[in-house]
Amino acid sequence: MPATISISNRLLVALAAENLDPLRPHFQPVSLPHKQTLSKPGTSIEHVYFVQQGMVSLVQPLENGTMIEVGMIGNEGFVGVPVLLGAESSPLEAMVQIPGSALRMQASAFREEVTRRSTLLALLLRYVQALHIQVSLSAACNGRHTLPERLARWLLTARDRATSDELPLSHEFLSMMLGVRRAGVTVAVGTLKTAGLIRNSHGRVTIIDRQGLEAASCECYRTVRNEYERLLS
Amino acid sequence: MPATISISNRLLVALAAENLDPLRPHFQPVSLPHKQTLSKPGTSIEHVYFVQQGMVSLVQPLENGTMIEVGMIGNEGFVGVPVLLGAESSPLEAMVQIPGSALRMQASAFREEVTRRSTLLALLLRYVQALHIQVSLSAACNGRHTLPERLARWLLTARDRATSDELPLSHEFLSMMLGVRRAGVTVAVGTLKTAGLIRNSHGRVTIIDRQGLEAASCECYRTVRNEYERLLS
DNA sequence: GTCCATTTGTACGCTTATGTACCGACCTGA
DNA sequence: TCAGGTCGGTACATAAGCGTACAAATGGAC
Repeated sequence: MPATISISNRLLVALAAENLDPLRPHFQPVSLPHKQTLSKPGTSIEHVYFVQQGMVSLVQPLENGTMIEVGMIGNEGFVGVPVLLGAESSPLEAMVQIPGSALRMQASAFREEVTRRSTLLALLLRYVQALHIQVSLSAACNGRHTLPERLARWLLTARDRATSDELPLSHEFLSMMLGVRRAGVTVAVGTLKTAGLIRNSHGRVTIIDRQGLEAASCECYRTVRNEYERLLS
Repeated sequence: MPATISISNRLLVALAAENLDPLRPHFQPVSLPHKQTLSKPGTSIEHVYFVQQGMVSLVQPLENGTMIEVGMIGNEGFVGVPVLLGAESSPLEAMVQIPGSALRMQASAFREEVTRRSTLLALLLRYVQALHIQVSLSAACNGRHTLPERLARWLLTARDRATSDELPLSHEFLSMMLGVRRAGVTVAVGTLKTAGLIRNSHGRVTIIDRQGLEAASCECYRTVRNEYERLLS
């Protein structure tokens, strides 16, 4: 481990040195390979992850074997909200969608540090509020908006967390996130492609008109983004 | 105000006297009339409400003038999670669905008490986790389950909070909660009625076969209920 | 008892998305 | 260079839910 780890997680960046430095000894840099599961439904959560690069999806597995995404976490947040809130486990699964890296911390150490430092606690709780709004909007969005709108929203949200216009995603994976058929994604991708907003090849979607994509997306993208800005800046 | 207010909110009941008594002076008993709004999107939240009886819906208003429910709060919880998490406001609206009563507290006093008492904080955070799971499952449910399943889930969840098998609800209101057409609700109610699970007349739905309704509902009802039990008992 | 607003039942054509299936395109590694 | 797996495009019949409209039933106010 280097003497000082470079920090790109925005929660940690927001901390003054006096609040950040005591945490440093607990951090273990880890890479986040594609499709890795960071926490499994119903099992005890061992670590929290402050995402540095890449993107992690919160997904809900369903009894019929399908799954659907309910939230997204990038370098603006951390994986392990249940630990902060006092739960040992959660029915949700955290799965790496876009490969990257994170700073990992033992759940027990995390719990201890947080209860000791109220500034840290306050910051993390504001993040929980932002995530809560994101999940709430997902509920609304899944109920009321069309697939192309939701796809546009998803791509924009992912882009903000991936910090790249090129996203390594197959239609198959997108269909799991959006909770629809793979063939349905192909059609929706087709409409955005025809509109000149994105390009795609095998396992890769590229955003070429961010503005246009925002217009094609439902209001949910903007609402959630504004809420993150409001709460975490 | 009576010398001691009788407490039926389950969060407050779970507190030992030493943690509850300091809160008592802050409580103002209020009634929750049907359709009252407890907090409006985007406006500063003045009070938190520990629900004693009745049920409050968290709804997301959308740009097209419709709305959809993302969460439900009864005597197992409180209205005002954003205050606990450090936000002044939220895009969600809290609206009384089933009339009842609550203990109201100034947001500022609430914030102060909570930061001072870690037992109280820990309890309320576990509730936030349970609510978070409920909202997450709503997102999944809205994306993947059929209307009769979702209606059954909704009725069961409402029943648990109303503590009565007779719910004062019109199809119109149910359609707002479920984010579907009023006529769609009528059809879905019809299928549950034909199956002998519920009865309904003007502005009233009565559950007559709770077990059967649970079988007709999707897994989401059970998942969420189990999570509440796990976290709050 | 009568009136009237609210609530409920039902119908119609239409849109969105489903489930399944098949084939071609692309990419990697031997 | 070729083989084999993954990924993407398309098709077809079907189902779920929509938007709209209209009429019947209900029940509280007078």
